[in-house]
Amino acid sequence: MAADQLSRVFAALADPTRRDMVARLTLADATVGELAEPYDVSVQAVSKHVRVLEDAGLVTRPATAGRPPVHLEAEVFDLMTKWIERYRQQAEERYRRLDDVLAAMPDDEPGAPPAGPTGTTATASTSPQEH
Amino acid sequence: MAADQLSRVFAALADPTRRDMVARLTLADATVGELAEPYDVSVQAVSKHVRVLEDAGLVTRPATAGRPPVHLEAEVFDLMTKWIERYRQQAEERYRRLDDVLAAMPDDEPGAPPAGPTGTTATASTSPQEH
DNA sequence: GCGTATTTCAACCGAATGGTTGACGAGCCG
DNA sequence: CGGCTCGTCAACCATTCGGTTGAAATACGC
Repeated sequence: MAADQLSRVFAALADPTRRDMVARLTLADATVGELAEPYDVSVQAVSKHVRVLEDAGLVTRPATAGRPPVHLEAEVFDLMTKWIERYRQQAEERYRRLDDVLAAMPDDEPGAPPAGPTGTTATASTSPQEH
Repeated sequence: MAADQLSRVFAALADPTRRDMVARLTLADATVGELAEPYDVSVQAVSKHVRVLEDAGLVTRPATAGRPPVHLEAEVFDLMTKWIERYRQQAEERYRRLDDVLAAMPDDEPGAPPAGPTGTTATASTSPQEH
């Protein structure tokens, strides 16, 4: 699990139980025991889930004095939102362009002109480099 | 992998390679071969990745006539965006309320008043029910 | 129709997940 | 101090995941 944080965040939220925990944590901090209550799994399992959320940076444990409560860190959501928005916009932009192309193309081009013959399609920017 | 779509989408994007593929697909449709090019893994592995993206509904394969190109379905992004936004707003709302509480609380409360004695904290709405 | 390129199917492998049970450490209360 | 509750650590188990190789399909050019 040496993945980048974005991967960890997505992975953490890929589990319905974990997603539900996050949902509940938006309402209030909670102890591990409280978090475990609704699910019929062992407390240890929940502890592991919390650990996963923590590794993803979605959650912190102030651990100040008494019962260390689990606390949501909402900022991390922005990581995902940024990624998603970026590519969604790019996709929409592309569809717009594609519409233009289709509009500019009267009607001809018999059967299969899409994607061009070879090596024209993608492969464009060789390094879409994540970040 | 009988998980709900939201889980599948998150899981699909938890892999950097898959995320990169999605990023490239926002630029143009591509064949499996084209998609495979930049990575030094077998084409079969990429085929599997595409399958995962497809199961998540992030991608379709028109498969009409010629080379079946892989096509991005951007609408699915909304699924995630909705989930994220919903809980982010809830979290922000909560912080706002919490600030109010802190503001209303002069200074007293000696050492450890947080989380209340018992069963007061979370457990509130018993069913945060996902969707 | 044949050959070739592209893609998928199938079996297998190592590592990671999500879960279990059992034991141990840390804080409270009486 | 003794006990209780809470949480984590540890070992173990079944399943899934991402990758490999090899073989079969599928679709195109000629």
